[in-house]
Formats: sequence, structure tokens, C-alpha cells
Amino acid sequence: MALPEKYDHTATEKTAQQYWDKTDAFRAVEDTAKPKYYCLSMFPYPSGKLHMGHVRNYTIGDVLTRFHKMRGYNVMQPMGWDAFGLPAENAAIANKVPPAQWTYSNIEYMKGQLKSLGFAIDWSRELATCKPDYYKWNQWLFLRMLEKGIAYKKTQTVNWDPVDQTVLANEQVIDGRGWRTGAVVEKREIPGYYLAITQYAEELLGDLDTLENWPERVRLMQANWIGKSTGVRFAFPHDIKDESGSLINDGKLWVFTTRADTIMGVTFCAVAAEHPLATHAAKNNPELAAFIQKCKSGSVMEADMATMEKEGLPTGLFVTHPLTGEQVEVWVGNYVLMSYGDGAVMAVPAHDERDFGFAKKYNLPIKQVIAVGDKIFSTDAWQEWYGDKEHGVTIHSGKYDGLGYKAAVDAIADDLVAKNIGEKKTQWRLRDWGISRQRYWGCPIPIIHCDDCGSVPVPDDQLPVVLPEDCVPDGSGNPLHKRSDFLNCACPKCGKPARRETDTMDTFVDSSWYYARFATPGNDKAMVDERADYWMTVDQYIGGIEHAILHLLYSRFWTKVMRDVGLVKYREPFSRLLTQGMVLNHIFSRRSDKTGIEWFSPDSVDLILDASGRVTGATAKRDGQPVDYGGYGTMSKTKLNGVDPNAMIEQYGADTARFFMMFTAPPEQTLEWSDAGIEGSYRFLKRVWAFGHVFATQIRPQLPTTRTLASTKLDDKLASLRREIHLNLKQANYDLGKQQFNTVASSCMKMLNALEKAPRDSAIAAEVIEECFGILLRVLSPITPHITHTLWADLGYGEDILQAAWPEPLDAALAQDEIELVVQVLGKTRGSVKVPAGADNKAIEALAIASEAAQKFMEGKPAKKVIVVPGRLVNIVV
RNA sequence: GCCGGGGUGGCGGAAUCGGUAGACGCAGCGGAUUCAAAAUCCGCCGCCGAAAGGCGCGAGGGUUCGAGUCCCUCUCCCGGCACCA
Repeated sequence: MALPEKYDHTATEKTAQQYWDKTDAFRAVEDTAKPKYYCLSMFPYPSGKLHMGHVRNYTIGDVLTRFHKMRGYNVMQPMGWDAFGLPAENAAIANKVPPAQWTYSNIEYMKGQLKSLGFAIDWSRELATCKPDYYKWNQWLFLRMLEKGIAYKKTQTVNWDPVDQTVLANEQVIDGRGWRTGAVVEKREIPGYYLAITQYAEELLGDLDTLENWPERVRLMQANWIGKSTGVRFAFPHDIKDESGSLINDGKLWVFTTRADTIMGVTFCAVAAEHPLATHAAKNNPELAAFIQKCKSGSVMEADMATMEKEGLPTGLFVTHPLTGEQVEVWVGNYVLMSYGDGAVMAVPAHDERDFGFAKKYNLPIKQVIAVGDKIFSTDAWQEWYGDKEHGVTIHSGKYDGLGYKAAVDAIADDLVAKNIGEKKTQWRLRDWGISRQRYWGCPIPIIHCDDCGSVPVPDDQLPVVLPEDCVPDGSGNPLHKRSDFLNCACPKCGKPARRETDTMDTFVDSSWYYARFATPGNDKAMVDERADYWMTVDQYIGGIEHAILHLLYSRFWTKVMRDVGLVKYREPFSRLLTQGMVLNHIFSRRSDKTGIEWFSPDSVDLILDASGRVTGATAKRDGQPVDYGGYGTMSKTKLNGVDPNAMIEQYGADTARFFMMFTAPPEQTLEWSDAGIEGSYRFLKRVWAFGHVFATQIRPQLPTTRTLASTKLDDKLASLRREIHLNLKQANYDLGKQQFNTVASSCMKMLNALEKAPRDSAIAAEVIEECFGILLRVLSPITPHITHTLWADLGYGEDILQAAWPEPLDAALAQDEIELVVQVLGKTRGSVKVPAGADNKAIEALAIASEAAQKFMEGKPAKKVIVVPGRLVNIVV
């Protein structure tokens, strides 16, 4: 078939995709003869259509998949759908269609988009988390967790919309009001199921060290989130009784501290507004009650917290210092968190900056118990060294005087243990994972409520508990409450009529183990099987940094639970992680008093550039009036600055979109969208095609039947072309190892630049070009698979480029007779000199000193010292 | 506040072990082609300077024959966490 002269991306991509479909090219089959490579991109939520972030994510995964396939790995790249979730319910409310229908039609559409981008996905492994054959295993493992005490029930606080009678997610609460009703949101205590991720805190933290191929920042974010601190938990005894006459908290005010060495400096205690002692004290103290109310209703927004003034009120209650026996007053402080530790702190104003400020504000005593050298302590202002535990030594502390940090903590902890009133303890920031959601479109929690037997787990043989797919939520409450066919059931224990649990699981549960299920398609007898033993762990995981904490932490936790249940042997699911940067575009807006902010899409404005080509502003095409330029920001629906992948594919093709995304920025960095950049990428592919046409018409006819390249001495031009190609190949291979794809794309461009300039008028030239263009096509093929597939096949290289071996640079092609060295005088580059390839340092020195560049700048002075860096430069010191 | 990451032409970004800073591309400028335009092709393209040359990788200092790269001080930007006791 003759190769058309003009690059037709639509036809090219269609042909290639048909070939892949026909040959089932991406089917992954277990094969122990080859090293396996499991490449996984985070599966999408089927929100409607793909956005550019998806395209970038999956292109990175596809490049790695295809590259490893050509390198001889047995690769698997699956795809699925994170199909449960709130947006489907919102769409259902708006369109009056069941969430299932909306979800399945989105999946259909987005699957078509993924296919049109040419990703090497094994669709036979496709899964959707909303299908019973998938979520059955959520339920099954949940039951195992219940048995092991990892899953448990307790009350939780939720946002309650009193008008719709429904629970709201945090993002549905806007300025304290329900997003649909505008009603003031209440806090409600309702029961829910929790997973005891804290039981795994130590392991989740410790195993971070084994994740060498994870970005450092992700590991740090997880470590911070887990938040381990070691210290002492101890109690201040008291005899404060409630109305019924019983001691509050058994007469102990428990606190946690990492600075037990400063216990002798405690001058007061502070408790959270929700603390029982605060509640008690407020009963006969309206001022305190009002303050507590203010603390509780106060904003929990970060920005407010940061600027919030530390405030407090005394309770009038006193507790006893466990070591000195002194009476210590209890305050309520707005800075004490009920959710961390015991909701109370000891206050040592002398050695804690926050306590210091609080004590100064309310005129509370400040007692120094730590000294650093001869430094003078004063209560005038806080000094950094007051909190220095490295160099501090205890003073004014009675029997504990003269001890360093560790010795003091040990001695004090020992005494508290002896008094049976304290212990060394590790405190975690991490909290257990509440998985109950009062929502319809999610995985049902397999529990049955019986009046006699209580909450009874659904027996394994009754799994899955299937969610009805035909409900249409109307925004008021969970529609399952109206489904008697779902609701009514028999108690598995006593057989009496009972009610099914209507809460569903957090969708993070669904995504916590899908990677393992991809390796076990179609098995309805087991969650995972021996095929998963073959494929797991995931060799390369790719996704957005926004999942650095929750999704990745839950997946790690889930894996460890699966291990403890005996399902898997590995400790961690993802051996290597790449967090790709976001895709940005220009933002334009106009603010008016009448309509508020109006957004303008980038193609609805004309840019105003300054003399140097920088964007300084824009005008709307509609009315010619100026709009505000907001710089680059993430693509979003509201800001109208998204780019539609389908429009891209239609106009330029998938290969151009893929090439642009790989070329414009390294994968971890943000990527700024640019129409001109897209044009540039398209131009490059058109040139690749044009060279393919030259190859077909001018090169191939010249090729001799017997190739002589390996035994022929090439002339300078051909040798340097070949060297240039092999050098760029070497560079590309190095960069692929680093996962730096932008420079791989650069290397491809450099190869084409060299090829276009090459002589093409002899049989041997044709042979060199044949080899070189073959290298270019293969290096380029993971990035732009369609065009390279077609050229490879049509130009006679072989049937399927994906089956071709990845090229390796040849030493013979890289070798050169003469090398050019940079000549420096006193470290400044002055020129260059050519030396024979095998020249020794002595000879090189002589040639360099004799060179024109050196002679001019040495000004007749003798060389004091000459440094030769082999293959690079010569530096002459005078 | 703490912890990370970063600052290189008009722009996106290269520079592997301390060894020619600005690869590759975009934008811009000049030219060829064209009736003209688009497309395409060729050339130029950090700053100062007529040139020789000098200066240049956030700022300042240091180590070195040689520093974007190593060390110290400062500064700004981005991300995460945060009254965490």
C-alpha cells in the first residue's frame, strides 16, 4: 500500500486502533517466563467525560506500559471505574434518572474516549465498583474485619439537614447551611461503623521507609498525617463530683505531654470546651457556658484557626498535681482539641510558647524548671531557648534537679507509674476510619438489625447484599428507606423479621483494593486468587498528588488487612509511585456589580501582549471590552478554561495530544496548556510523516538486497548522522529510566532534525537512514503509538512495532576518530581543539596549549597547571 | 509556625559525577516561495557593546583550576500540615 503524502491523523489512528482490536494486542496473560510489569493509573470516577488531567495521567501510564512491553516485560495495564459516589445522586436529583443509569452511560462514553486515545488497556479486566461481583468482596472483607475486631460500631457526629432530613457531606455544607435547602446545618450523633486503621499506625508509618520509589513528599505527608508522638500520659487526681454524686472521670484529669521533664513547672491545666469538667463547671456559670458555646460553634476552617486569638476562662475547679500535691486550677481553652489525646493539657508557661502567651494574657504564674547554660530567664518575653529540650537541664524540680531531657522524663515517668497514675505512651494523630455513609449510591454495609439479636452480620452465603439499581433519590433522605423489598429480611440468628442496614460504605473502600481485583477477573469464589499472586504488587502506580494521603493510606491499610486475613503475602500494594502534576490553562474573568464574576473561556478572548510577548490582559471577542487576566490555574468547569479532549482528538489527533502532554513539562510538574504548543507538536508529527514519505519514495528503492552497514566504513556525514541518532537514543533510554519523558520527546525531535539534513543519495546512506529512522520510530512509539504503528508497518520494518525489540545504542556507531575538547584558560572557555580519539593526557595538553584559543589568552605566560577532563575539556592555569 | 519542593532567556523547559549554561520547542524578527495569504522551507534570536570583549542560572558570601550543581547567610514563590499538647 502506498503511503499517502499527507498526514491524516484520523485515518492513521483508526487503522492502528482497528489493528489492536483485531489482534487483541493488549490482552495480558500470566506468563512466568517473562518478568511482569503491572502498570496502573488511578481509575476515574465516571463523571461524564474525560478531562485533560485524565488524558495526562493515562498517557504517562501508557508510555510506561508500551515501553516496558517493547523491553520484553509481560505487561498488564487494566482500567476500571470508581463508580459509586455522590455526584451520581446529585445528577439523579437533577435529571430524575437512577444513579445507575447515569453512571453506566457515562462509563460507556468515557470508555469510547479512552479507546480513541489509543491506550494499551486490557479491557477484558474492566471492572466497575458499583457492580455486585465487585462490591461483594468489600462486604466479605468487612465481615472478616468485624470478626477480627478491626471493624466496630460507635456513634459519630454528622452534618444534618433538618429540612431534607438527610446527612450532608462536608462539601455540601456551605457557610454552615445545607447546599440545597439553605437550612442551618445541625450536628447529630448517629451510630456508624469504623475501621481501626490506628491498629496499623505503627506499621503504616514504619513501612513508609520501604517505599523507596515513592516521592519523598508523599511519604512525608503520610508520616505527618499518621502523626506519631511519644510522651507520657498521666492524671491530675481530683474529687469533683457531678449532681449524682459520682466522681467525674473517676476523679482523674488525664493529659498527654511530650515534655514530661517540665511537669514540675505546671501552673494550670486547660481542657477543651467539650470536656466533662468544662460541662460540669458551666452548669452554674453562665459566662463560662456562653464561652463554651462560642468555642463549639466556632469555625473549624484552617484560615480562621490560624488567626484565632487564644482565649480561655477559669472553671473555678482545682485538681491536684500528682508529684507536688499542689492545687492546680483548671481552665477552658479554645485551643485545646477534644479529638486529640484526652482533650486536656497540662500548662507549663515557662517552657511552652503557647502556654506562655496564655499565662501572660491572663496573668497566670510562670515557673521556670528548665535552664540552658547561664542564660537568664525572664517572664518579659518568650525566648526560643525556653523550649529547648536538647540542651535543657532541670532546675527548681526538687529530686529531679540536674537531669537532661531523657533522664528527667524517665525518672518522672517511673514515679508516675509507681503511683499508678501515669505511663509512657505513644499518641497518634491518625484516627480510625469512619466508613458509614447515609447515602444510597454506595456499597451496602452487610448488617441486619433485629429487635432481639441487635446488629447481626449478614452470613457469607447471603452475600452480596445487592443494592437496588432503580432508585431515584429526590434529595430528602436515603431512598432505600422506602424500599421494603430491600429493607425487610429475616434475622440470620433467630429468623424473625428484621431490617437491613441502609448505610453504605465510603467510596474510599471501593478504591482501596481494586488494583488487586484487576488481577483476578471473573472469579466469583474468591476476592483474589493465584493470578493476583503473579501480578501483584503494582510495579508502577500513577495518579494525582491530591490522593497522596487518603486513598494511598487506605489502600496500604487494606493491603495489610488482606495480608492478616491470609489473602496475600505482600505488605505494600504499590512499589513505585508517580504523582503527576495538574493541567493548567489561562483564566479570564470580569467582575460586575450586577452579575458578580463572569468567566471567559480562553478561546472567547483576544490576548493583549506586551513588547516581549508576555500576556498582560485580554479583551472579550464578544464586545471588545477588557477582561481580567488571572494567570494560569487548574482547568475547571466553572472557570470555563477546560479543554475538551474530543475536540483535540478531532482537530489534531490523539498522538498530537499525547506528544504535547509528554513534551511540554516533566510528568510531576504542572503543565500549562498552550494552543501554540499543540500546533508545534502537530507540526512535528507532520514532519515525521513527511519523512516517512521520503523514506518510502526515495530511500527504500535504494536499499540493497544484502545489507552492508555493519562492515562499511562510513563517510563523515553519515558517521555523524548515525552517531547523532545513537547518542540521542542513549539519552532517551537514560531519560526513560528517570521517567523524564519531556526530554525523550526532545531526543526524538533531535533525531528527526538530523535525519532531515542527512544525505540520501546512495545505497549506504539508505541503509544508515533505514537504521536511524527505525530507531526514531521505536523511541517515539510509546508516546505516539498510532503514527509510528502505521509507518513501521507501511515502510516494511515489520508488522507490529509493539512487538519490535527496543533499540540499544551501538558502540560502533558512537565511536569517533577525532574528538573536540573545550579549551579553557583560568576556567574561562576560550575555544576548542580537536584531538585524536586515543590521545593520552600529555598529548592533549600539548595540543591544547598550542591551540589558537589558548595562545591568545595565555598572553605568553607559561602554563602552571593543566587539567584534562577526558572527553570534555582542558583547563590551563597560568 | 513546622515540614517539603522550587527560583535558569519573552515563554515551557534542558544541563547525568563539579566540566562549553540556555538543548528541544513556543513566541518574535529577517528572508525564500506565493498575485496574495495560509502552509512550508532557510537564517537570526540571554543582556551590554560598533567590535574586541565583558556580564549573566533569586541576592550576598565561601570552597575549587573550574559552581546552575557543594557549603553558609538572606529572600521570594509553590505545596502539605497545623493551637497536636
